[in-house]
Amino acid sequence: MTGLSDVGERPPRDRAATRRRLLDAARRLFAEHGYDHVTVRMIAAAAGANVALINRYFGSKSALFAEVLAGEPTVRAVIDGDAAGLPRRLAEHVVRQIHTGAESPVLRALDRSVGSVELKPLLRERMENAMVRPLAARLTGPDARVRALLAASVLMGGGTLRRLLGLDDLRSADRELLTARLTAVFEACLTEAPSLR
Amino acid sequence: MTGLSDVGERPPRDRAATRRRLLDAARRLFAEHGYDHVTVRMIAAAAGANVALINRYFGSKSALFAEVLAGEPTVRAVIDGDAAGLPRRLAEHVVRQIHTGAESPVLRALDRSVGSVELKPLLRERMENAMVRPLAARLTGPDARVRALLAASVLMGGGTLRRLLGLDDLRSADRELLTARLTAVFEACLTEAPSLR
DNA sequence: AACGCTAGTATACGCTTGTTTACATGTCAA
DNA sequence: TTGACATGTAAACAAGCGTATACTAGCGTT
Repeated sequence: MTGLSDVGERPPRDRAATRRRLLDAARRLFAEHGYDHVTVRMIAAAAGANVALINRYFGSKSALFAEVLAGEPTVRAVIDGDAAGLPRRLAEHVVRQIHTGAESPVLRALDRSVGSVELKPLLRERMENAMVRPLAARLTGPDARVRALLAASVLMGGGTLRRLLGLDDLRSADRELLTARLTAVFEACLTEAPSLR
Repeated sequence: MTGLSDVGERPPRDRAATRRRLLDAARRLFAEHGYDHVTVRMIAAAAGANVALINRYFGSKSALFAEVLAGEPTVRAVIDGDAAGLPRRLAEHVVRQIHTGAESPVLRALDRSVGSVELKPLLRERMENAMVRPLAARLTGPDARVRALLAASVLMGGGTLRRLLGLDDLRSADRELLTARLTAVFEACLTEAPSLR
């Protein structure tokens, strides 16, 4: 057992490459299982590297997680753009994730790692800066932050539930209908003046 | 150090009472920190009981969690009732939780415990039986299950995000307006035929 | 008063965790 | 070729985990 498992030919003794492999393995594993259920030994094995190198190259497990987090794309691209099409874009984003299974690893890691005390400030800051604040910035009218929080809730909640129950049901649903429904949901979240009832 | 911490006078050698204290402590701790971050020693300390009693009375940590789960009230009371008022009732339910802070421990435990492999079937079954299925049963028309899943997502997502970001923003929001907005959200989730756009 | 049963205790077991240490090995300049 | 340094390895570390075991102490029955 040399420690190689996933990886084929690789140039020996390449610091940068090894670091990258560790980072990639960490990203994948954190996304799938969450922070707590991934051990440094799992990461090392998946990267075909030695456990000690994680601490050598990243300092600690949580520092590695932080670097994974920092490297992940945000939903900024979806949020930016004309405010009118925002609900529709958010809906399409969710539907796309459902169908491709390419849900953002950072989101998947997020809701599986909320319990960790050491990670909470990190995750909090990330959610705030990458989702809530930019979303609120695009909204006019009162309660912009509340509405942004609502929309962010929907974005988060889908992940948790989908992973718990499986996404087969949602996948098999009519795609255009689902997008329309989600658009309505996000509109209800974000609209300036909901009709009181 | 006698092991008492939280608990005042208690009748000595009372099996039923000790069991109940352990169950209560477990419910509170699981709800606050999630399954993984609660140790049996924490539970025992909070209950003013000995660690070994957990295994004696419940068999194992996960069996204790299962019993906590089984004892928790579900959202059935909110779901049951006339179908027309369902979105409004769900919205009021969420707003009530925000304002009282009395969010269901089971929900709080849920999204903090999704990562645990041993718990997944348990949680999955719970979500399915206590939320998705009864919700879908109240809906008419096609895609009932998809719509129920959507509503359940919103219910789940709020918890995760709220805990991550704090609920002060939502608390300070106008209560009636928030309810109206959430009603619209749930209507968008549950309505039979969303307008295509 | 002595027994037996049971609630409760103290402690140890085996294992896993993140991290650190001591060492081996490959690479390159001198 | 040799020495220095960077890279990777194996093993050990201390701490924490869930669980099991051997024990003590209280209570009711006889």
